[in-house]
Amino acid sequence: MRHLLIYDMIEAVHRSGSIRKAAEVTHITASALNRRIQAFEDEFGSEIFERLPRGMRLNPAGELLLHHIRLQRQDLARVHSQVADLSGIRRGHVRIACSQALLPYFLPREISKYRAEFPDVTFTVNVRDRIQAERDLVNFESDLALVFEPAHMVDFEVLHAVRQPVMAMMSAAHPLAGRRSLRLRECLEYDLVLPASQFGVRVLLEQTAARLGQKLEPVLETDSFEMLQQLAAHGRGIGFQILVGLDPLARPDMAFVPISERDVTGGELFLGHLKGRALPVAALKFANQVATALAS
Amino acid sequence: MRHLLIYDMIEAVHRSGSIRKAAEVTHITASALNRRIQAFEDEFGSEIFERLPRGMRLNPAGELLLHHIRLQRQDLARVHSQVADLSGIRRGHVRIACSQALLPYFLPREISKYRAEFPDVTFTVNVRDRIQAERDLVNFESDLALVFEPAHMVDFEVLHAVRQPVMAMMSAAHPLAGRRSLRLRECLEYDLVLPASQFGVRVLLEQTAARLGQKLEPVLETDSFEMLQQLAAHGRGIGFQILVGLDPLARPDMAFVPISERDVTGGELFLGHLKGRALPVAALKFANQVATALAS
DNA sequence: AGGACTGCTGCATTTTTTGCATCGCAGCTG
DNA sequence: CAGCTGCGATGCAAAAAATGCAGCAGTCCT
Repeated sequence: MRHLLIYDMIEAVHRSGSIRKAAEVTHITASALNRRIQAFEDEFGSEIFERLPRGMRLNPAGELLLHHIRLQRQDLARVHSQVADLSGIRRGHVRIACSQALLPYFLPREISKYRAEFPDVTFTVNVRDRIQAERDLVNFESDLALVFEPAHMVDFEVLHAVRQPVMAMMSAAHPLAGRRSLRLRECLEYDLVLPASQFGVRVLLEQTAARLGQKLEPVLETDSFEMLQQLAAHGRGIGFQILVGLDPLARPDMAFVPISERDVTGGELFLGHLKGRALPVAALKFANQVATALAS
Repeated sequence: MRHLLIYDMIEAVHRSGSIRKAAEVTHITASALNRRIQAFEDEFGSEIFERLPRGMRLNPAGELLLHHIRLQRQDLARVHSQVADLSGIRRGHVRIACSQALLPYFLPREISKYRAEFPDVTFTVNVRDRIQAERDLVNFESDLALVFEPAHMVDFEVLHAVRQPVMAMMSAAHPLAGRRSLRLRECLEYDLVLPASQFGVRVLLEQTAARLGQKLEPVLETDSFEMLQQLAAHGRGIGFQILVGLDPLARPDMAFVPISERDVTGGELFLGHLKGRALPVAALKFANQVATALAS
């Protein structure tokens, strides 16, 4: 879109911090870029950059404009996707911010299923904790968020929510392996392998422990669920993960036992997008598919 | 905004129905305009107009694009107004679609009050029935709607709602003039002067009459409340209007008596805007002022 | 059949944008 | 304090893009 090039230039200057650096990215001379910025500010009616001795920085007006630019670009993408849909073609790109639990099994499965039907749709998946996921949405850097226990904020519109039991995971040889359900206090007698504190599961477990007047003292704390699972599988410890992040069939060497609902309350997985935003067709359809999958 | 000129051109062609006519409006040659449209379709990736022997018409893709254009333009206006606000200036333009009842007293008063504080804000007020008002919002032709009994639709976001009694109005010498409240059936014994059927008051009265097993047989039906009021003042008939459309002090020659709540149910005045739309600062502040005024 | 529309296009002209070289300014460095 | 570096701004000529003019082919209506 030639007529929107000026927006790219503004963003480039914003990101690069100076016209001269942005000029390289934009494949244009610094002087030409400079004059386009000036011309834009002229007709926009106010400056959008502060001129500092070391470069350019967006002023408050520029920040407002930047948000408009992103909104506008995203809406144009939606139009494009809808137009493509008119001709029966579905192409496009879906950007998802999601909790790590969705990565090993759930999301790959859903994406494959979707792409089997619409091979021209591409995906970006970013691991985000619940705070970051929502920030991504606000900055138009993701279309969808799929997070466990989002920090409920005003700009998040929930498309689907589903309760997720917290599962204890352990070696198949573990003393507790045969149980159908566990209380948290039973787990506390074994080594604990816990996700790092920014994860929803950890937050829930901490809350429960606090209610029991206990303190969780993990032998290992990690932000990698992969490591968590491996440690639980091969050591004598107990790890935790929500249901959707597990696939018992894939790990016959392990046992997965739900923590009693009486212990861990809350615990929902949320699918949503930015409030008031119209999603591109591809993202919308994918969201519907995910919602259906979550419901079953 | 020079870089958005192409959008103006597209809209001009859409409205004019042909390139040659649009060329006059755009102050450009038909050939130049033609080539700009073609260039745009080229980079947009698909045609947006159907070429008919008698001119151009938007195709479905064009309709989608047009909506984006309007959204985009409106959001840019919001940014502009917010930027102006940053410098302490409040300027801008507020477009209101409202029921006729608001015209004689309420809106002029509110607009004057607002402009006393912010003289650089201008207004457009369009009389619209409840259907048209909402269509205006969808087409981004109004920022706010203030209507009696809107035909509730999905795209309408209510900012404020307030119950409005239906008032019977009559000459001060009328037999019913001294009453504190009236039942509708009492009114039916006199000449009825009714607003036309697209108005909310009329709809409510018809519903009530139907419930009573009666039929309203007006001696006069008009879409002008001015005429309604004059007829009620000088004849022996009874007219109807909602409370906000009246000012007893301005008409000492008339009497205004509320119809009993038991007769006329519903009857709310709604202030709202298009769902999911971010209003310009001026419109937002004005909406707040109106909401406050309605609440008192 | 002819007139009045339509959108489209080749070519010369005008307007706009770009690149280059250069200026002045501010901060950093030794 | 001098010297260096990186910054944005600007004058001027060259390159690129947009425009206007004139004319084409097609459709519709009388």
